[in-house]
Amino acid sequence: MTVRVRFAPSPTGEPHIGNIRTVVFNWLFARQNQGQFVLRIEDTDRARYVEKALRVVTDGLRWLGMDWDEGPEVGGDYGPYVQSERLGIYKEKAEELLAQGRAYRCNCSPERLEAVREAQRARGETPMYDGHCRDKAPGEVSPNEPHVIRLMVPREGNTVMHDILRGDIVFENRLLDDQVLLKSDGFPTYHLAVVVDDHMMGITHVMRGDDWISSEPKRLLLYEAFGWQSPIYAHVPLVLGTDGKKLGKRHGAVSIDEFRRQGYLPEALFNFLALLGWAPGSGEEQEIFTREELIARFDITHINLAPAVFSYDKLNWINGQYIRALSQDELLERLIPFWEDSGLIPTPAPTEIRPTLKLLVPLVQERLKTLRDVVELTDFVFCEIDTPPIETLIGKKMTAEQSLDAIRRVQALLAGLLHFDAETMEGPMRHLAEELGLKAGQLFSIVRNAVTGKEVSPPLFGSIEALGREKTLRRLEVAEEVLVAHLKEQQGE
RNA sequence: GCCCUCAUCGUCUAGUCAGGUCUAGGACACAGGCCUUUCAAGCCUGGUACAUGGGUUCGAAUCCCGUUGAGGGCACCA
Repeated sequence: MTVRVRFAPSPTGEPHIGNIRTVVFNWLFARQNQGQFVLRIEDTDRARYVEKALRVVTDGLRWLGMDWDEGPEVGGDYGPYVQSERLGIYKEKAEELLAQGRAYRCNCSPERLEAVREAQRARGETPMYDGHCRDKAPGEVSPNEPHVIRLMVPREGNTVMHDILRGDIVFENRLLDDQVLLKSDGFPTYHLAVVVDDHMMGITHVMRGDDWISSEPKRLLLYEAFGWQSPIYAHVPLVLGTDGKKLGKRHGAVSIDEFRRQGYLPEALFNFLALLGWAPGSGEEQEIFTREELIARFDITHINLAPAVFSYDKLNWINGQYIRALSQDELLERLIPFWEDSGLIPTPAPTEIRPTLKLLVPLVQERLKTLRDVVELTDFVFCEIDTPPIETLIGKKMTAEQSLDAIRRVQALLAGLLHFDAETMEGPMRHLAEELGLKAGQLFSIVRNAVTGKEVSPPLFGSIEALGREKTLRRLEVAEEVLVAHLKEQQGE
C-alpha cells in the first residue's frame, strides 16, 4: 500500500506554526515511506475566505522545503484539489445518503437552532440539534426551499475510532449531533467534504491535531454510511504557548513568514519543529538533524502525547547552531537581504559594498542567533554614530588626560599603518597598550566606544578594518574633541 | 454542564508498550568557572523532575483504579 497523506488547510489566514509542526510530521512520514504528500485547499467557508491565503500557504511550505506531490500549482490525478471546485461531487454524495435514508433535509432557521441551544445550555445540557426535522416525511421539506442536509446519526450504540497512538477511543452515538453535511448555500461542511475527499483521493493516513478527536465519530459514521473504509488515524497533540495555552499571536511569531522575517533559517525551523513532540528515542542525544536524517529516523509511533510548549529559546539555539555551520559565503548571501531590508545598505546591494560585507561575516557569525541580529550588530559601519558620552571615553581606572593621550596615540598609529587591516593593527595596538602601562582591555574599550559608539561590539580590529581608515580616524577625532572639551571644562572650574 | 485526551527538571525530551541495569539520562534556559579586547562562541561544573492517593508485585517513573491538574471538543467554522 502506498502511503498517501495530506495537508488540508482552509484559506482563512496565515498558517499557524502549530499546524505546520503537524504538517512536518505528515511530510516526513510521506517521504520516509516513498508515499505521496497531497495539498488540498478546504475553502468551503465563504464567510472566512481570505484571498491571498493560498499563496501564503504554498510560499510557506516551499520556504520550509516541504514539496507536495499533488495539489494546487502541481496538479495530480485526483483533482481538483480545491474544494470549492468540487461542489457537484459533495451534492451528489449528500443526495445519495438522502436516498438511502441515512440523511434528511432540515429547514430549521438559524434563529430556532440558536433558541434550542440556548434553552439546552440553560438546563445544563449539551447543546445539540433536537431532531426537529428528523422524523418528517421524506417530501415534507421541499428541495426548493432553503434547507440543509443532516446526517441521521444512530441514537444508540457506540462508534469506535482506532488511533495508532492512543488505541481505541469509544464514543456514545447518543451524544453525537445530527451533523449538517450540506449547508443551505450548497457548500459542504468540513465533515462531508473531508470524508468524500480523503476517500476519493485515496488518503491512507490522517495525521492531525488532537482537537479533531471529538468530532471524528461523526465522520466515521459517514464512512460507514457510504460503505467506505476509513483511513488510519494518528492524532497528535497541540502546540502551546509559554503560558500553557494554545499557541497564539500574543506568544510571539506564529506564522511561517514571521519566522522568515525574524531571521530564522528554514532548515533550523524545520529541525526544531520536527523535535517538537517527537524525539528519536533509544537514548539518542543528537539535537541537530539534517532533513535526510529526519526522514530516515522519524517514527510516527514515537510522538509524545502530551502537548508541547513552543520554546523560542530552544529555537534560537538551534538557529545559532545552523548559522555557525554555514560557510561564510553562504551566510553572506543569507545576510544581505536583512541588511537591505533594514535600510543600512541600498537594495539591491551594490557590488562595491560587498567587500565590506564580506569582512563583517566572520565577525558576526558566532554572535548571531537570528539573521536579523546582524542589523544591530553592524549598524555602526553603515550609519553615523552619536557622539559618544564622555564617560564611555575614559577608561577604567584611567584619568581623562590618560584617555586623551591614548586616543591620540591610537590616531597616530592607525594613520601611519601601511596596510589597514585587522592583522596588521593588532600587534602595534597591543604594544601601545603596554607602552602606556594599560591593560589591553582598558585601551580597547575606549577605542571601541569611540569607533563603534557601543559598549559591546564585534571584535575591535575587524570592526575597524570594516569601517575603513577614513571613518575610523574621523570618529577618533570626535572622541578627541569630547575629551578635550571635558578637560577644559574641568580646568575652568 | 457534558464528552474526549493527556500528565518525567522552568521548557523540549529519553526511559513507559516487553516492571529491576533509573539514588531517573540528554538538550535549551539559568547560576558559577575557564578562555578572552567587549559581547558572543567554545569548554567545565552546578541546581532543578517521575502531579497525588491507593492497589498489584520480592521490586513500579514504568501495570491497574481513584483524585487533582492541564489541554481540546460540544456551529449551516475548519
